[in-house]
Amino acid sequence: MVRPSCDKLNVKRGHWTAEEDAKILAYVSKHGTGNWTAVPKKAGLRRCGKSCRLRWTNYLRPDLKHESFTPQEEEMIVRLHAAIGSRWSIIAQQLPGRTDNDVKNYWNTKLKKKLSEMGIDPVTHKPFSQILADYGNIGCFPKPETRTGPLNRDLKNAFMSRSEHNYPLPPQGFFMTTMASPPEVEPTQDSLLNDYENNNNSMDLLVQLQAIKLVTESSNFLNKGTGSSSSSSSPSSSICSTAAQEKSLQSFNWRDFLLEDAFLPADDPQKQETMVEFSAKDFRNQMQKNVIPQSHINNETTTATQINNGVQGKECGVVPSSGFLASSSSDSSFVEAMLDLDNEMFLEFPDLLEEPFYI
DNA sequence: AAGCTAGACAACCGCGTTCCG
DNA sequence: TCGGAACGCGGTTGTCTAGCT
Repeated sequence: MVRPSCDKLNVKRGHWTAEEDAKILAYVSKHGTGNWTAVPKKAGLRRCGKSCRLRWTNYLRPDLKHESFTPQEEEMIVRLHAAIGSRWSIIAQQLPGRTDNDVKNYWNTKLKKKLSEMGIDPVTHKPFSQILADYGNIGCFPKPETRTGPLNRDLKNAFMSRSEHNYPLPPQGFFMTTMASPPEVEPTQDSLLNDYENNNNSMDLLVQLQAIKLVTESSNFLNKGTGSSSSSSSPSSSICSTAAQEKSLQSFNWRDFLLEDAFLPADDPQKQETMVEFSAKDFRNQMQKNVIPQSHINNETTTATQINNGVQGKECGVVPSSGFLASSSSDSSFVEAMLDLDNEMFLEFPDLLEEPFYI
């Protein structure tokens, strides 16, 4: 649609002055927000209405925080980005006082860089070494027509059941149960989103968003004709799992911040079924891990030491399923703690140090 | 002191979606 | 149902500032 852009309306651009801010604040306090196109005229500003709205939503809103991000917020951003990607507005909704622009900028300037320094691809949340390994396995894909389909069907069944029951969170055994009784109607992204509107629960939202992501990425992957339930390297990380990843679920592990990507055995149907069972459990666990309870966020006593203990398996069953608890009382940020864990990882898997990777 | 560079973040742009007459 | 206006979102660009040479 063609509409007059701001640059054709002889409007002022660039940074806002205190005087302009005062005009916006005065206008909003008197009339409230809404109909931003009328705001410049009514407030006596030579600005585009869109620009006024942005200034208000990103800077002037009274509920905004202007201090730097806390380790807990960093953790939340990383987890949510791993779960749903760059849906900044959704991520920002989980961080009171932060805007999507704040989160996006913080990700682009700080977190992305830090993850890269840790050897983790900020896009896929996988170690660079694994990406390269996956790259080498691409040639192993079977032909698309060999796909039997249970993986995708089971995933959809799980989504459907969640939608029917409107669970705040997938209950224990949820995915296993739903796989036993496949529904007849497949859910769509729309139905999932509509469901969210009826039950505005952030946990629920994340479950659904991950489901959407998984469905989207699975279908994209399959549509490209390169995927197979038996050996695909699907980006829908949580679908597939390995025994090692199952083990890692028992306590915090640096891997919690990676999107796992496993290869199902291509030649053994029995193994495939087993792997699909793992995938369902893994998916449920991933949901629980990727959504951080408020009590977790408020925890201000846990330190990086505890995290390390978790990695070493000393805290199995004690560390919450959501895993990492960053300290807000020390200077060490979440990412710094992750760097420590990264070092531990290399101690645990010295082979990784011997594998050069190129970016 | 001047010039350069990188980091941080505010602001803009274009496009998709929603609303409404 | 349709079309235009408004809104929302994610990606990108612009600007400012601190640090370095």
